[in-house]
Amino acid sequence: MTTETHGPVRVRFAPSPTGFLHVGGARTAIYNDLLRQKLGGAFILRIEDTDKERSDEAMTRQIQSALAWIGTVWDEGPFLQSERLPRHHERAEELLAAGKAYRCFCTPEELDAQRAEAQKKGTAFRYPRTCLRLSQEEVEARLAEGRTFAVRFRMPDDNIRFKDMVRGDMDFPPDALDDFILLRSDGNPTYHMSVVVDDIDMRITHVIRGEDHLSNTPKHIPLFQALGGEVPTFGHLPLILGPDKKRLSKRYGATSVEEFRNEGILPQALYNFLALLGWSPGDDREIMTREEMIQLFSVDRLNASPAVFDREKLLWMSSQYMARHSTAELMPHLQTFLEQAGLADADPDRLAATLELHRTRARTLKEMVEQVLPYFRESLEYDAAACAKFLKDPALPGLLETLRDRYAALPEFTKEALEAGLRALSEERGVKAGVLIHPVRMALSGAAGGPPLFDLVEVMGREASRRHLDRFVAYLRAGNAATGSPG
RNA sequence: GUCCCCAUCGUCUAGUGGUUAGGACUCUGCCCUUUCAAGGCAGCAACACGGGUUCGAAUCCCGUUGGGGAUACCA
Repeated sequence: MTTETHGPVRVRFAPSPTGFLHVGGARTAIYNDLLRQKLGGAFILRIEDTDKERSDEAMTRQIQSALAWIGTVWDEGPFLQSERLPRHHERAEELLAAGKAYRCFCTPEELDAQRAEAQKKGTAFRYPRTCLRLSQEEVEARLAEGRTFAVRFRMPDDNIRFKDMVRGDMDFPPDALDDFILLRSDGNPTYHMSVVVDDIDMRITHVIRGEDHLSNTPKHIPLFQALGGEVPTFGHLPLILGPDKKRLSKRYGATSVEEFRNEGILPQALYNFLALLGWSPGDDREIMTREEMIQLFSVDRLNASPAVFDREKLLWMSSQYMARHSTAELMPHLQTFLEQAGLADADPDRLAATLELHRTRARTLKEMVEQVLPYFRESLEYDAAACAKFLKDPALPGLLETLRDRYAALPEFTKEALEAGLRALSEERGVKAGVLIHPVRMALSGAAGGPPLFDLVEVMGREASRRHLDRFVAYLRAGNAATGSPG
């Protein structure tokens, strides 16, 4: 918005390990990454795993791997928030001793009833500070009875104001906030307590997080102050929406970084795409390397309005990235797809050559491998609809046999020689080159479209080409017989 | 319900009082071409609505509508 930001900064990304890394989270991590790289400082990765029932160690590893895969770089961590619980507890005790927090003996049942009441009256529920008014003696008496208590933060009575990096001036009146809980009655710190203590201890200067935290910020700011910490600069990112303008959900396909990885999206493409979902460099540039984005990045250009996730555009961007990288560069990313397709042991040169032919014809790595698979098959399925026109020409099988024989006899099996051979034959027989070209493509690939024919034949090789032409001629003849075309 | 946020082509966006409202994805057409892609060119398509402020509003203010978020002893 209008926030001047200059480095160095200490930023953090703090996911809770309750599932795969969501693209929304990935985008948050990307903006933190860009800001850190732009201004210097440190990016801290912190895993907020204090909700043990929902947290999973495997997910923690998964999130790290997803972050590393898209290309974000963190300098410190991962720190596990669960390991810092004693520290959070200790700081809460300090607040209690200093009178900045107080014990609350109200039971959840009582509070629920009060909440329901407020709901019925159509007003916002705010903790009525029942226990703040307890005298020292009353507190002692309850403690003596052995009653359990939660610890609540004593919120200040003034408006909470701050300048959000993406939304500008924010102002929350005191009646919108209440004395939230710091320590649960089982003694465990709540999320609010943990984040603020961690952000202070980790000397965080800038917090970029999702909009779902916007209403937490006016709680966190006074807590930072009460704990004697520097209040970081906040920026709240709008959520990523699905085509239905609701929060992006599984309903419309992949939502996690992991899934896009499995679909064969190049990590650089996903990084680029996500970075552009809520930020733009200000000019018309779209395809940018991380380095370029770091150069161009500015929190001032972060958008405040939510963006719809457009799968088509991601696919387009993915294809752009494949077109701009050599097959050799793509190879490491292709590995798992090659294994899945059973091509892990294929001849490397031949594999590279076929992949090269399809690099600009596929939108994902997975598609690229699928397109290349027929080159390694003994026999092919022919696209029957596209074959229909070849079946009608009784001269074609003979022509293809002649071509097959000439190709087999070629001294040099190069695309130049192959093209010369085919064109010579077409001229001799007085047919257009296309009459031969299309059936040959079908014979070798099973498809009506694809790479330039002579590249295709060369890569296919002498032996395989011969075999495929044989099979296709047989297929055509069988087809003619089947349709019972009269002599 | 209450509080908060958001609003330019279908989608991502540029635009910060005066523009023929620009670019990208998608779609359509043409060129290139042995096909499919890629690439090039062209086209379709937007300031949610209503009031102000102003000589002049996509841009500033107020409403309405629509969408989203938050309303926990979850994170």
